[in-house]
Amino acid sequence: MGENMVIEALENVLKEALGTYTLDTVNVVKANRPDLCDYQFDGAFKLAKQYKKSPMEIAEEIVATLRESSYFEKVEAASPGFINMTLASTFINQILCDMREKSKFNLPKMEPSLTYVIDYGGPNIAKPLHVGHLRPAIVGESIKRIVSYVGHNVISDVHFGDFGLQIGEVIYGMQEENISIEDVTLEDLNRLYPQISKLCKEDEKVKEKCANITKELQDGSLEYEKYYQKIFDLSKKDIVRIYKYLDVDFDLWYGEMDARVFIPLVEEILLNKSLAYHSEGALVVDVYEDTDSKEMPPLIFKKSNGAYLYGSTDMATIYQREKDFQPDYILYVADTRQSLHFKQVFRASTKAGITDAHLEHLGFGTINGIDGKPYKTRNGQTPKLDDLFKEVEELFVESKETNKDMSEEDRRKIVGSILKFADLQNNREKDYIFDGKKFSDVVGKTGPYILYTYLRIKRILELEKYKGSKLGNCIYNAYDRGLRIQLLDFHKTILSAYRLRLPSVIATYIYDLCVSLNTFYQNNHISGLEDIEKKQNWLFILALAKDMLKELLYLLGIEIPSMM
RNA sequence: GCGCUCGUAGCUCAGCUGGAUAGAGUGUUUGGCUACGAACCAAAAGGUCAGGGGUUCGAAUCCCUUCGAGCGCACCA
Repeated sequence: MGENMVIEALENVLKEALGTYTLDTVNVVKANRPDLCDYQFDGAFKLAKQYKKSPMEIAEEIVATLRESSYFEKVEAASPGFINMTLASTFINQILCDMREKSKFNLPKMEPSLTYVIDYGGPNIAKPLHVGHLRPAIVGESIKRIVSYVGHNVISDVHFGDFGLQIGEVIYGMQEENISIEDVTLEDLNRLYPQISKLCKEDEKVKEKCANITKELQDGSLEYEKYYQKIFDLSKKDIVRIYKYLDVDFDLWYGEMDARVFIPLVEEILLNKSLAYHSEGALVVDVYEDTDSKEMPPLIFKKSNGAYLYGSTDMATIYQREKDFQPDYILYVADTRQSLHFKQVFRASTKAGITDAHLEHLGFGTINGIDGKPYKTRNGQTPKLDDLFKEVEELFVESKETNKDMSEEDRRKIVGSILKFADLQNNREKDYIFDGKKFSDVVGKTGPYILYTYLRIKRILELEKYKGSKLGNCIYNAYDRGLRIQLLDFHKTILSAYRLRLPSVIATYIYDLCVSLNTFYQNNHISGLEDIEKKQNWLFILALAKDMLKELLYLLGIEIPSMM
């Protein structure tokens, strides 16, 4: 069999079976009535219109041909025109064998291999990581792993927010309070930023001072550069530590400042191509297109005081990435609220011709409190990630007597699994309610459930000292069959998660797979089996499932503890 | 005002390009450990998919409309 995937194989055999009928796309899907069959094909409805026959009649004709295929145990036409396919055991087992033998479970290779730059929507160095940074880190890390897994070359960049007004505000605060560069601490930074930021909104003069400091820093003031460097070092150290806790890593730890030198180059291109012009004292780029149904404000490239902005560094960064990597895609994992900004930057960059990469903004929703408003603690602060980790860990330790004996490392991994699985099972683009309870659950659809399932399967294989075997042609009961059918969905899941850039697709699959595994586990007892062949076959399936689960967890960025 | 996103079980959410009887978790009620880990499994109950109209053989999904929520719209990021 030439196909890697079930769906592909079924679609090919269906294309054959269509005979004289033609259909632009032959689409086989997993049955939504598992009580009736494994896979279904609904093309007869479309053909009915085209050929002016009843769907049932057409379905019957196709089914007649399909019956010749060895893939099926049963194929039938069901009123009013569905084609229901039940796979033959030999076919299922053949695919499972291929999955076990080939690398990446025989996932089709993505051709050609492309270069992706992934930007996780970097943290602002003027403030500590808070719960708002959890999503881009978790989602970005997972997307990075998925894109890489299907065979692309991926470069990830943390892209610190270190260039804008926030730095000027912190420096202003340090000066006002006479805090020296030598003595400044992380706590000072964490306090100063919100404090001065608030002040700026109340007092125009303070805002102007901060803006001027920012401008001078951008222009290369050596004095402010020293401040900047200290602020950057302090923050980076802390940010790295927290990402490490989450097992989130980057190839590049660049910031906006690293793109600074390219801003004049981009500006020159914009001016040479007459794309930028002065408006109300600022240098702006029109990004309006005729097809726009709404007003599209221009991108502001340079402020009237001469300072540059988010959009300028973003364009400069695109320039830099083009120069360094010639990417085919640049993905930005950032809040959906920035969608207008990215649209402006993407259009301006394309017009300027500084890149020919596909630019995608992968938006994610806001984390809200139970009241539906952006999450805050009682005293009005956004909770820090450190505190969240600590809280979740305490709740986990309390949830079971023996948990306090676990190693620090295992506890960290489990806390990570709780946070990541809770986040990744949601659709990335939607806002979601941050409920403390949600992040303390260890039963039900949670990270610990997945890990528990994995560890229990692993334990059987260890106890049985399973070293590998051939897979026979039998499927022994419904629980067994359910599990095998579930395993077949691996490829479709990965490719769909990749195409949609949605880790939630994988999270859903992992959960379904674990449910199948637990059902199997609960109903089929292996250790006492006298039928050696049956035992070996089941161990084969469990070993395949275990390895697959491990790979899938990796794609979500979830680490596996030694025990729990 | 203009635009974007959304409204699915008491609560938190899945539901990919339209398909058959709407899916989980949690909560509620109940059954299962002298067998590989009960952080598990099994069962019951719970819905006018915000309301209305339309397209279609078929709509939670596509179109229109009303109501409701969130967000964004020139020198913050």
